[in-house]
Amino acid sequence: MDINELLDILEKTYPDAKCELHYTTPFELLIATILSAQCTDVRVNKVTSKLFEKYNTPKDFVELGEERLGNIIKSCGLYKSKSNNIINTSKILLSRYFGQVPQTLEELINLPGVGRKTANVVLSNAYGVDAIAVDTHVFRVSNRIGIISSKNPEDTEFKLMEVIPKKRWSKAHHLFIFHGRRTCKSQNPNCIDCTIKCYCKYFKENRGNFN
DNA sequence: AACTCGGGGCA
DNA sequence: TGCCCAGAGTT
Repeated sequence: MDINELLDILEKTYPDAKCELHYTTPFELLIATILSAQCTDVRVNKVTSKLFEKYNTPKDFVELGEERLGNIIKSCGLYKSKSNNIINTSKILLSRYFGQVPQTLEELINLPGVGRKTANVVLSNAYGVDAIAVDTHVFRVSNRIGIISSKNPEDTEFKLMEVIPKKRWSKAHHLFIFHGRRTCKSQNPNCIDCTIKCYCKYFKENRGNFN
């Protein structure tokens, strides 16, 4: 399979594929990405557009405090633990990083509430680092196409970096997410209208079910 | 690798 | 009600 050909087709299919989280600084992207876990980006944007009107820095968030932050973001799921993590992360950014968001994967994933996925989103979108963030969509789409056969998101990340040219890592992440949300859905994927089905192992194996 | 956590929205 | 959503942390 030619991965570049596949990505070319996805770029034509989803010309607007990009990060849809609302932010203007690395710190804001970090907060928005932490909030986006198990929560739709539409709902996250609703919360952050209000939140970032008044609060933009780690200092602002520490002063805001866990309790009030929890109230503000309660319209987005998981607010208790997320609020706690966001305040603790803000404190660490203040005490260890002069209020800045670090630019290495290792430093980022040591922040509370930040895993590989969130760290890679921040690195690739805010700092222009070549990285692939593996979320549920990227994981599912990669498995269905047949690029990977692992159950481990970290293995998936390394395999994708091996197969996809470095310059396209970040773009591939967004293309797979758009494809996963709009077409290659976890339930009832729309294989008939899929523009890359000729490359897809899942489609080949289930071809009989689509006629 | 396999849980658990967590809340709003929609069927 | 039951299931899903641009995961992380713990066991």
